[in-house]
Amino acid sequence: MNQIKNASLFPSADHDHSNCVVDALKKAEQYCQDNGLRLTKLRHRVLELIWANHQPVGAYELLEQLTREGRKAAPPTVYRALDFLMENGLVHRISSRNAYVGCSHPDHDHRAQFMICVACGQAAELDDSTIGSAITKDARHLGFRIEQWTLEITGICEQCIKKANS
Amino acid sequence: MNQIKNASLFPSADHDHSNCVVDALKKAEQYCQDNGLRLTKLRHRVLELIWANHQPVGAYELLEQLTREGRKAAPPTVYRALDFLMENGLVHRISSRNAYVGCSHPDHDHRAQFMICVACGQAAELDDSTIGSAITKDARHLGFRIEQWTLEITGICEQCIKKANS
DNA sequence: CACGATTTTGTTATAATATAACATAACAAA
DNA sequence: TTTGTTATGTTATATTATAACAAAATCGTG
Repeated sequence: MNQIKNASLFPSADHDHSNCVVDALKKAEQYCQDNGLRLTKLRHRVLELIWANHQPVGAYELLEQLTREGRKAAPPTVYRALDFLMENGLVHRISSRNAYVGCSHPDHDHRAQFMICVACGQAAELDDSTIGSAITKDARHLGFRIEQWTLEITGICEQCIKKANS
Repeated sequence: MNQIKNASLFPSADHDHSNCVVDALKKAEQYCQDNGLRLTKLRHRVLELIWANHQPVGAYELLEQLTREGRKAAPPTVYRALDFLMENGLVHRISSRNAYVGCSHPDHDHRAQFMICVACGQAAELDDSTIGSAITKDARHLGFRIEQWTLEITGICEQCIKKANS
């Protein structure tokens, strides 16, 4: 596993999560500014809500939070924000769970690889170039033109294994 | 890409598909017999319908077909059959499309890797051990205990690229 | 075969996830 | 400020999946 992004790999329960949030939002703002994208209040808030933790969050859960905050929101409100965020690499969809998780390196042209813990629900984003190049090679072999991919690995993370054994 | 299962790699439009079906059903019957599993009429028929082609099929599409055949069927009818088939490795779920596709080597303890053509809708199942071992290695590195994974690569297959260029 | 236990299927209802379609509002550029 | 464009509001509905309980089929055993 080369090039791993340690920041997003199963952060410990006691890590300073406000850092993650601030960081992600700052990067997103910068990225949008640089690319002439409109990170509106709504989109900004949705991104912030997604970054509330490292667990992929469902669209309707986001909707509920927006509503609780007094905003007029309906499913399209959320889905449109999610679409924007996904199109611009700020968020990933975890399709095995119908849920969405923040991406910490939007400008990096990567394809997603996730390990998802079924115990604590946290998702860690990998960036293993071995996997990437194996896939690319296979595709070339088959004459297949890749548009995108998702790799979702589910199981139990180290912390949860330890917790279970103690 | 070692160990590739050529049988299931984007079969050409003119391949003798009845072979695929007969083969898959025979294997499934054998597998169930050997393992004391009940491949009931319903399950058998659902599996057959899934094998009607190499495109992942949705649950409600299956339901519609069962209904058209005069069977009393409701969503649970289909989902239960699908659950059985998936539990026993006879079918894979393509979660990026909420659809289901037949597996041609149920007895082989593999993890799914698919290339899915957005043009023709066909799904090809790979078995690239490089990918598998890279994932396993990453997991070991992180102390992550893998339960299962899915890799879904979408793009355009060779035949569809050719078709588009002609 | 007859019995009870187990598994499978039928049935009704509803939950959870996502999009269509059109109206209004906010914004950007000239 | 007008005009075109993009974003959001709003209502309705489509799509995918499960819960809960009843009836039927199947299986092993006496």
